[in-house]
Amino acid sequence: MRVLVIEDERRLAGTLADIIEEMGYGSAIRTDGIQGLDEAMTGIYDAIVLDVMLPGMNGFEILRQLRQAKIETPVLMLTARSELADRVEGLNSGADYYLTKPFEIPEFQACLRAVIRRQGQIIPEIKQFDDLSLSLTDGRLSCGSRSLVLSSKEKDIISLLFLNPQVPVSKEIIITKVWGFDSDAGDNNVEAYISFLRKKLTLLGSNVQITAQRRIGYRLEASHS
Amino acid sequence: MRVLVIEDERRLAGTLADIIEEMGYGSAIRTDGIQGLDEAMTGIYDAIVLDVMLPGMNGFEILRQLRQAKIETPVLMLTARSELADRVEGLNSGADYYLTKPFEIPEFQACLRAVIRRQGQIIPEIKQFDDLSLSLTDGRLSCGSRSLVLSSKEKDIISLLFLNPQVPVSKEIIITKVWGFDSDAGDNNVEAYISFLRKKLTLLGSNVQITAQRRIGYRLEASHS
DNA sequence: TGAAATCCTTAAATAAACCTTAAATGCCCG
DNA sequence: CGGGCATTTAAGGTTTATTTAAGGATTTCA
Repeated sequence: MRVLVIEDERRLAGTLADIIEEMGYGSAIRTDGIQGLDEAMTGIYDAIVLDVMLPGMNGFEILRQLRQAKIETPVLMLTARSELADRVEGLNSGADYYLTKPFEIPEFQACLRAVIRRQGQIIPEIKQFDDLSLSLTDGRLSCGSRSLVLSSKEKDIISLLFLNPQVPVSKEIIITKVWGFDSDAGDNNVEAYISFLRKKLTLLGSNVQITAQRRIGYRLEASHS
Repeated sequence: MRVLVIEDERRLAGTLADIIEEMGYGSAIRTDGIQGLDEAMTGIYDAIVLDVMLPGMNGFEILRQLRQAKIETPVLMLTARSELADRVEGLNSGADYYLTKPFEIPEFQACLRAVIRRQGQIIPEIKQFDDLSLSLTDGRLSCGSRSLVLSSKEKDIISLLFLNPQVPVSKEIIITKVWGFDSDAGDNNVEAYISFLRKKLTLLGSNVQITAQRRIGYRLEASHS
């Protein structure tokens, strides 16, 4: 899943790329209209974030040429101007969403998701903490280039810890959330899984470890910076 | 092309219906949440214009239930509130566009067009992954010069896997999408077909294999490289 | 300091999910 | 009707996840 950002303000472009990668997609940046169009024409992207005001060629023109070349990659347009005419022109020339600057990060994320979702593709949901990332859709735990697949219970448990990494989660909560309200799982079940998870964390060589707080619960901790 | 308007302010609903008909589409109106959901559930519409504040059931809830029932009709949400949290919630619960009242008619038209445009789009007839390609029209699976014909169920299943090559697809989803919502097909049916497909993949000598992720689902994987 | 409580780890046993194959059933078409 | 194909059902085998159990390590606190 790759997203192309065409935006000449480098700081904003970088921020957007970061957000995109955080969401679990790949990203590429072009800061110039002509180059942006070239890159977009490859058709290898799953979405394009496109600024209207650009050096070389403006966003509307890029969009028109793309659509004319039958490249149907979904496009999320950005603009500083909030004029009605702009919004209408953007949408009518083939954009999928129109977002006015300044916008908040969650809104950008939501729009991008909406635009990508229409492709029929499932959006991988990814949680991060320090050098670890967990993909909830396939239960894959990664650290740097290494990664491995968790069993379903392992995934359920560690995703509880990811939820609020600084706050310890009690065994009782883990049992009710993972095994269910009226299961007959005991504390030792949790302990066993925590042990499995710790083994996998060291296998990945991660900075993160699971620490126990007696009588309180477990939490994630990034070993001293 | 038929558009459903779910909006309790009758004057606005009427205006919207007029605009929609002017654009050359058919329209229907529901002014109540429950009835709106009922009507939307028929799945016969090509787009839905959905107000957030409704008697009976609010727009977010309607949207969630629709998506849960696998009704993928594009939805354009309307709201008087312009709160960020609302917009984000709307988009993340499956809306395709979010428009804040009051809006101008041309903008509404442009949004509706953008939302509908995707719908009529031709789904690519040929899907590819690594050295494999699948032709949906004749159900032919090819790898290099070799190729063979799949049965209709085999084709349905593998095309689901092609859609999201990186993400595992659960048996539950496979059953509802291939056998239908209320079929009595069981997990073993899926397993049997996966087995058939695997046999054909090795017959083709493909690089691609179908891997199972316990309790999660199946996905395509290009073996090494 | 020492006993109790809590936590950790590992191996083995059990249960669940998945795989494969063969045979049974249904369906279309000559 | 009967052959050929797609689909479903059934059964047993394989693999993997999960649970259980037992003993060791650590902390708490009297």
